[in-house]
Amino acid sequence: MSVTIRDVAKQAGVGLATVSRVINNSPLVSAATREKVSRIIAELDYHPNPTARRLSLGKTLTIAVVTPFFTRPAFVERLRGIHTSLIDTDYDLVLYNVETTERRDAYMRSVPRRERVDGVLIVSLPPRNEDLISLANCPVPIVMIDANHPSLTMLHRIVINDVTGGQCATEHLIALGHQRVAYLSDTFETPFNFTASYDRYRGYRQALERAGLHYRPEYVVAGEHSHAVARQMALGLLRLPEPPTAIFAASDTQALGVLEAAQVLGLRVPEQLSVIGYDDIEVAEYLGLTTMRQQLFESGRRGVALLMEAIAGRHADPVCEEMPVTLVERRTTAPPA
Amino acid sequence: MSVTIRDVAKQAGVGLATVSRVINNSPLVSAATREKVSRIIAELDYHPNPTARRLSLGKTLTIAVVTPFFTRPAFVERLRGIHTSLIDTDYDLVLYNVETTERRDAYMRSVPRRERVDGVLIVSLPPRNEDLISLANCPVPIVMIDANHPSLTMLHRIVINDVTGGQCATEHLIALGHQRVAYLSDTFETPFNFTASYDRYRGYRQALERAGLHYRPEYVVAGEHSHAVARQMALGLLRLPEPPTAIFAASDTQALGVLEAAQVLGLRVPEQLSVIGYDDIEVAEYLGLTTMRQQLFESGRRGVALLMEAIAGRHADPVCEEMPVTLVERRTTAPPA
DNA sequence: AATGGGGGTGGAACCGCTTTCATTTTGGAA
DNA sequence: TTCCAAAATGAAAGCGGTTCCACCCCCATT
Repeated sequence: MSVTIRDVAKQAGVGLATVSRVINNSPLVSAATREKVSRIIAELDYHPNPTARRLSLGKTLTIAVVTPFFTRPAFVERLRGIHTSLIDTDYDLVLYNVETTERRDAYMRSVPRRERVDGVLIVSLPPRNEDLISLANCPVPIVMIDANHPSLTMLHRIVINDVTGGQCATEHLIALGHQRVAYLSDTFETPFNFTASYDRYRGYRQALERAGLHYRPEYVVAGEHSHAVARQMALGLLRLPEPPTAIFAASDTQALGVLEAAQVLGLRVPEQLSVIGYDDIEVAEYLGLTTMRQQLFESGRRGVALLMEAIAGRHADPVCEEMPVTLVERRTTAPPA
Repeated sequence: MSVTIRDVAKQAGVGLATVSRVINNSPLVSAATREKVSRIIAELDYHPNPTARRLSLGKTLTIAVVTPFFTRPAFVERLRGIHTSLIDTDYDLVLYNVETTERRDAYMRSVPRRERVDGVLIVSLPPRNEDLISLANCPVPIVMIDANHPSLTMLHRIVINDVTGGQCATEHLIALGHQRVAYLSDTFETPFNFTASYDRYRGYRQALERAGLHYRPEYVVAGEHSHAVARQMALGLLRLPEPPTAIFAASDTQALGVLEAAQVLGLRVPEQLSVIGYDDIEVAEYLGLTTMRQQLFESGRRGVALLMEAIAGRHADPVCEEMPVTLVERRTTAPPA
């Protein structure tokens, strides 16, 4: 059908091995031969068949990315980082979207197989404990990105320190002079075992403690991840006998709900209420929302770098890299009235 | 290294061919043999090597998706549709992100090759004219999703009729009683030759014409795709001696800019100004923005379906399928004061 | 009882590449 | 000029599947 290495060899009057050497830049070819073969390759518009190459090499030259797409910018940014790092390599990027726990479990078992891929990136998806052992013993290297979990120490991972992030956000508010700081997030228990909200909560607690501020249980609310629910929860907080003067929302989406609540109650932001979010999504800039920014793109890049190292056989022991989180100050936080 | 078909054959005391037949559900195996082989397969935890399979079959069992991710929800939705349709097939989804014209041109040449993939989905990316001919003559089936271009008639494609969409949006405003309707969009000329904005503009013109409304050039503005620029342009429109009573923004992002401009000028929406967007992105619902919704997820599904048909050899001639666009009425449009 | 046909089966070729290994060629030293 | 090590080369053996084809066996037909 299409032109093969045999055609090139015949046409150039050399053996298969020589053509293969030319393709793979082996030094064991004389300049003259190389030149001749290269010419024929160009003439015939020959492209080596990657499938045959993979089979012969015993490698798949393929990296799998397992992640819940969601409809969040964070996913795209991480994926961009991953893709960009893979451009200049031989590796293909094959994608596995997870939207149910069933699919997650199916992929956790079927994707990381020697015959399928050379490496796996699992993004924003903590595995079940049942899968942990098999993942840790898996012959193909695995790197987890953004899946911090106490029991993940046997896996390579790029973590985002949400505890520190939550602490930073809270400290920013405290530094502005706020004494009554509330925390609003999505539920701590989710089907996918996301720990971000809980970690940020822990950071919040730590910041309070360090500042010597009293922890008030009534200042911590959690509910479904949507601006509508966030608004209701924020209304609840702001109608307390002694309402908070600042609210730390565990995501920008929820911060939007808080802003909406403030508007409903006629509270001016930031004069009467400070609001800080988390993620730095696109509209955050538009709305002037102060927030915590993660290095999403960079986390993808680092993940690929680590995975490549693992594939190359470096790292006998699991490596854990931490990505920094930075405060982006905009117009929704200010000292209390 | 890992267990192969040969191991299974030996263990089961049958020939390779028989094991292969069992794997591929060939009817040419007796029930007894099938049962025995299946048991051994399970026992040895055998998984056929996809690479070897591909080489032998002469298929890559791989679909390429070439698309600019951007950081837009629209991308993720289309991709979700594509991925979902591929789950129950043998096909892998490999991803090619395009962020520069150089990459686009490189991918247009290197990706659609027999030895690489069985089919290609090109999403939201009109090819250059130079590439058109080679794409049309390409031995591997190609389906364009959301890349409407007059000269694309020789390629399979799923189109979103932006002319109709633009017309609908405009007609909605006219039906409400607006006589002075403006159109605000991103620039018609882009490095990637996107035609959406221009098509929507044409729809806008058509709607005006049908309603017998006078076209005013000063009511049409275009600039970079961002809410900030959109706000400036909207301010310009609203400060005209005879300002429009309704603005059709070519994207929700830009509609946000319009809303901001209205706020700056103290105009109440929708009482004093109607605004309609396009895309129905996530915040649109949050802000109650009236907008045009595309069937993004479904466009991905249809693209895969069409591609599979093309791979199967149906469709001697290029097929063009049109996806509907629907009006989502929310709280930013109303009859003029 | 001989014949024909069809279902079941296994051997072997093949997919297109890489790589080992044996062989030939080359270049420089003796 | 001879000789040897090093460089260059090609044949062939995989990689792990699929499938063609020849073969065997069994049963129904004549």
